[in-house]
Amino acid sequence: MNLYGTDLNLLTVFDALMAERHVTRAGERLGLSQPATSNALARLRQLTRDELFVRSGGRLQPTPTAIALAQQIQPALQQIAAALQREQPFEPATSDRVFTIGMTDYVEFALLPKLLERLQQVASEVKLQIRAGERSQLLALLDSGEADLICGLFPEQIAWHEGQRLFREEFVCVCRQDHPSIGDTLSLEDYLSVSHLLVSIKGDRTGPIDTLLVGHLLCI
DNA sequence: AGCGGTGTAAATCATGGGGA
DNA sequence: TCCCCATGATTTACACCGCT
Repeated sequence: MNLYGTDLNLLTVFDALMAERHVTRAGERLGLSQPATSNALARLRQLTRDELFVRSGGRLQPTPTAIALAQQIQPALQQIAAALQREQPFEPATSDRVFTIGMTDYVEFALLPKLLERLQQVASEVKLQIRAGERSQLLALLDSGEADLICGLFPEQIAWHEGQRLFREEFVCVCRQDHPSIGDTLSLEDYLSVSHLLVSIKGDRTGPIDTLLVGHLLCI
């Protein structure tokens, strides 16, 4: 395919439409009017020979083709943005940028005090805006551009996100000394042999620990 | 090289149609 | 009825070409 005759700005429109699922708001994000965005969508449809977005439940829903395209286009746009930003390197000591970080409440507790201490040392003018939420909400914040980065437990890799392990965590079991089912040490068998109370944020028994225990739990 | 005419693409404005 | 998307008319920006 010859890219010379292709308007690559359409890719940013596509990216905004994927994030907003709304022509007007996608246009606002890009500084375009709603008709201009609608027109760009029409050209995207012509270019890809696919509807890309169909109206459903009052919102635009991406077609399978659009979802597949997004997985390739979004990392490409991130690479282009990173390449262009090299001209203006980030200087922590002088920057007064406001970073928006999405965190789960646990990560907030575990990470934020150390992060603030470190920022005070190397980037005292940088400000943080913390957005709390559970996993899917944080991913949506990242996709929509409302968060610069998110911190939490994300077991599966998503094609257009870059990830980095910050730390490993261990869980500790505490029980009374005379617990009838457990001796001096706690084996996996001991742990699984007792009844469990499941705390599931979404109420659907999801999450890595919930999944591991789903065959052994006692729901209340 | 600079200027002006022309065509095309994309923008805005105004408005209509569909769905909740 | 209101909101949202699509579309037609018009305007604007830009590339291309020919002329001086």
